[in-house]
Amino acid sequence: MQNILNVVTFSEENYLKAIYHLSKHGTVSVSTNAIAEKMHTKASSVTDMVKKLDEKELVNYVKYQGVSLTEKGRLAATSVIRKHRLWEVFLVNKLNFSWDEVHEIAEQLEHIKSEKLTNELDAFLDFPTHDPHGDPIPDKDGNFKATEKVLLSQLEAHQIGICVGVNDSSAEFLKYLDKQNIALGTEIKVISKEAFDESMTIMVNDMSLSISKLISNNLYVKTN
Amino acid sequence: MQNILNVVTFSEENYLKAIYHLSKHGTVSVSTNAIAEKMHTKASSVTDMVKKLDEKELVNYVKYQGVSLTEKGRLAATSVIRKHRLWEVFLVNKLNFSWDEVHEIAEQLEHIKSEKLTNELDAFLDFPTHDPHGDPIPDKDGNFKATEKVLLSQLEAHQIGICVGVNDSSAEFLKYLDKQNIALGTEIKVISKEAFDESMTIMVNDMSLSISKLISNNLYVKTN
DNA sequence: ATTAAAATTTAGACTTGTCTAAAAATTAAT
DNA sequence: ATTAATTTTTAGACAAGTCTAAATTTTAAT
Repeated sequence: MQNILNVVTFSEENYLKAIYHLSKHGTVSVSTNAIAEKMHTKASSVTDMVKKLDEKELVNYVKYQGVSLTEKGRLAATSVIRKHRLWEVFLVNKLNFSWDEVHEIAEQLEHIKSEKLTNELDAFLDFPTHDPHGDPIPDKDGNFKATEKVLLSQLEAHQIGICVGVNDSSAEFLKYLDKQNIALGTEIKVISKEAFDESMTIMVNDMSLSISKLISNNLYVKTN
Repeated sequence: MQNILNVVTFSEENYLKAIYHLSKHGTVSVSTNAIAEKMHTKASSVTDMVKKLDEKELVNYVKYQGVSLTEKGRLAATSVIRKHRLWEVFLVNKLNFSWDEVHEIAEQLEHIKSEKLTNELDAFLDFPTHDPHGDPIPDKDGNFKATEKVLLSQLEAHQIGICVGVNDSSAEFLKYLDKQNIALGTEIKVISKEAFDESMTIMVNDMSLSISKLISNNLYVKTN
């Protein structure tokens, strides 16, 4: 019944989103297991769903060879991501949410179907280019300009970076950053790197701070 | 799995809402057929769902006798209605939607689960008491002050009323009202009533207008 | 007080999305 | 190049929500 109108279900949208993220913009092929792990489901469920998405021409699926998004699927995926990130901006900028509280709610809001709503929201928020975690917001055609960001862990001693995003956007990590006064736009100077455990000492807001590889690997910075 | 956390599904919420509306605030008992008609489903589907709601203690169901909401069910229903109406206000006041465009989208948004979101939205909108169609917005406990509104059809010749709500909020009816320049707050004076077909002539914005019983029966006014 | 009509429930089926366990295909290792 | 390990798919089952058709109960009418 829904298929007649070519409606994409919540579940289908979630699969498309996962495939998009795993295939780094939907180009390369993704394995069944990778999708299952990302979505916390079983590989057999993925196989079932992927067959359905293939029939709807949202993905190209070859048995045992993995899936990739079609153009139609890529657009459906970026539409969901666009909505997710716009709603996150709304929650933080208009409703006093902090960046660690918005993900779960945006997971629900991203499935609301109304093009007009999405576009009016976009305008209401003044056409933001990035969400509260520094991730870029796709336009209506699913395009966005890639930023030249690198992981903090890739900087060498004495280099300076501006925090522009996070890799891990779990509430735990975000709260840790809040505690250390690290936010988007914060300047971070690498003082030294320890070869032994790959930890590094950084300077943030005139405070010296020692961080593990796990931390530096989840923080994106822009150098210039 | 969902039931362990006592989660109410979209479908269950829609049934609770329908029962609430049919039983005029959830007190009186509602028939299976009435629910089926309201929800455009079959009576057998209603029976199935109503059994489930009874097990979850959201309604009291007696075979062949109809259902009524429990306090828990009434609260779940008014919570959904509260969210529906707050989102309608958001769409009209902040995103430039007109009152005939908001219902379908609010039908989706009303199921978003986050108490904080609802309350922050409420504050962001400056604690509105009525939605764009003049319907009252319940507070967190599901209460709202009843307004002393009457149907326009109940006014007599020479009486004056202020439009405070609509009974039918279909896009067609709302667009008709727009065309006649009738909005919430508009003053309407009854010039004459026709006994034959119960049509009436009214004065709106210094314009005389003849309206059928169907129209006057779907417009609420406040007299004072 | 029966009987006819209407409303309601039951029984069985279907779809969507998921799962487990077994089978098949692919990849890696010797 | 076989064998072993891993990945993927198939087969069959289940829960949620819906439907049709048949059975049951209630209500209304004589």
